[in-house]
Amino acid sequence: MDRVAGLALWRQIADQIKGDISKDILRPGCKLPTEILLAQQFKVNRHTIRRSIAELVEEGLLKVEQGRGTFVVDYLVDYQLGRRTRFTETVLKQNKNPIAKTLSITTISADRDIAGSLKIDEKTDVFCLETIREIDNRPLAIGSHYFPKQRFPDLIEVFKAEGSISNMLSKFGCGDYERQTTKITARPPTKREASILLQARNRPILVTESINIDKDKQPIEYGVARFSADRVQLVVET
Amino acid sequence: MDRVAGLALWRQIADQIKGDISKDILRPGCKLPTEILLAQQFKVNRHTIRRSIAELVEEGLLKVEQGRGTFVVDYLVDYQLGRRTRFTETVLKQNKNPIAKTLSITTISADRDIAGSLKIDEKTDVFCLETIREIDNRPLAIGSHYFPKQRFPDLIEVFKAEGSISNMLSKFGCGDYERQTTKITARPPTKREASILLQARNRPILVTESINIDKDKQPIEYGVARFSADRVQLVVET
DNA sequence: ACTGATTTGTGCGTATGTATC
DNA sequence: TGATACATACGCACAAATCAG
Repeated sequence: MDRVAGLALWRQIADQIKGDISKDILRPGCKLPTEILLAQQFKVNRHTIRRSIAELVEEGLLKVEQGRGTFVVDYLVDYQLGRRTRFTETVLKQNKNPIAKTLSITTISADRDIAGSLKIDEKTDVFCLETIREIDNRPLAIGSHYFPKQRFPDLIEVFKAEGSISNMLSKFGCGDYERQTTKITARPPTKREASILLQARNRPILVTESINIDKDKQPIEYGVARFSADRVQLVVET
Repeated sequence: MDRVAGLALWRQIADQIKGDISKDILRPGCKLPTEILLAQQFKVNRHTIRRSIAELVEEGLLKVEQGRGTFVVDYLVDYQLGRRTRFTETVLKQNKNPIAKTLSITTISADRDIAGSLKIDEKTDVFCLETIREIDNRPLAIGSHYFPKQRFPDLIEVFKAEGSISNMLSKFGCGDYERQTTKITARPPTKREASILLQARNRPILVTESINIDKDKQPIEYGVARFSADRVQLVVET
């Protein structure tokens, strides 16, 4: 740090932290060292560090949580909930790069929740598609998508050929499916969920249960999505 | 317990627990004794207790959390989010008894969030109304409601006279206010929030930020509500 | 980050009553 | 009557998750 130039110390420090963030040395969501540690590293008083942090908070690059620490702000994605809810479209509009990975495709027997949502009999077969949705290479959500086997008997092949749920449903003539309802709750993540989402066990996840219907109002998909609550904000426009 | 009749032991035990729940001896949200304790009390094997609990979980009366315990399912209120979002109406429809208590009424200077949402200048005065919403005498949510002072100069008097936000807004000629947007996130509660909502620190809260507009599309209220995530489910019908 | 105590989850083996063929 | 299958109940041991310190 240069203690003579016309540039305030705190501003130089702020610029350096800002540089570390843009150079990805400090990644979104990372915890900064404590103010006391930073003060030692930069050989300045803690108040000087606090002035730098205050500046970057004001700029929206850092966030401070009393008793926990100072963090690089994580990607906050607005996830729009509406009739036409499409992950990829929503994310692209925010100039971010969405990716959906497939974890598994299985056939299971419908439990009460699934059967009730899809309006089929309990214990009939449904396909379960597990996906991970990522934005700029950071996991955002885990999705479980249930489809009635009776209606989509060759779903697995079509999905593998098409590569995405939207495209697959188009092939089945349901390109114009709509979101009927979304139920939203929050809870702590399981160990598996936390490890997939790369998040702490004590940070909550947002859970949405949704039903998608075709143009004849028939339910074609029941989906449960588990979002990292620190990285997403659900938005309802009414 | 009668060990001779044609009725299985586990079923008799399940019925007794069910009775305790309906007689309010076991209240919603309460933790049951551990399986081992119940086994001792009923003088049966732990497996027998487990069979009873499994039955009541199936019936939706209990929920089990590994490592934590078995609980009487708590009130799960569906909170509908739409153009006309009104707490009292929503709750009455579900045959429950809503109460709104006022914690405080203060005047503060608008920060960036508040000013941006209400489309007023930063640092102009706003009224802040803090409320607690209860259902059947259990706290459900803490609300912070911000109103521009310029538009509602005598808000405090009118609110005290009317007793509710809806009625107050009616007096101001805004009875037909509508919900424009709702943003939903989740996070752990602060100590204060946990104590007001009577919930554990490690259970998350749902946070909604909403903007209400009058018939001329002017924002008249910016509200932040913090719901106990274990007791509410937000529902979006599209 | 680790520890020990608590609590539920799971699997094994055994025994007995009850219904059916 | 006997054979078989199934539901019920008990005992023990360990795995996995939670929680407080």
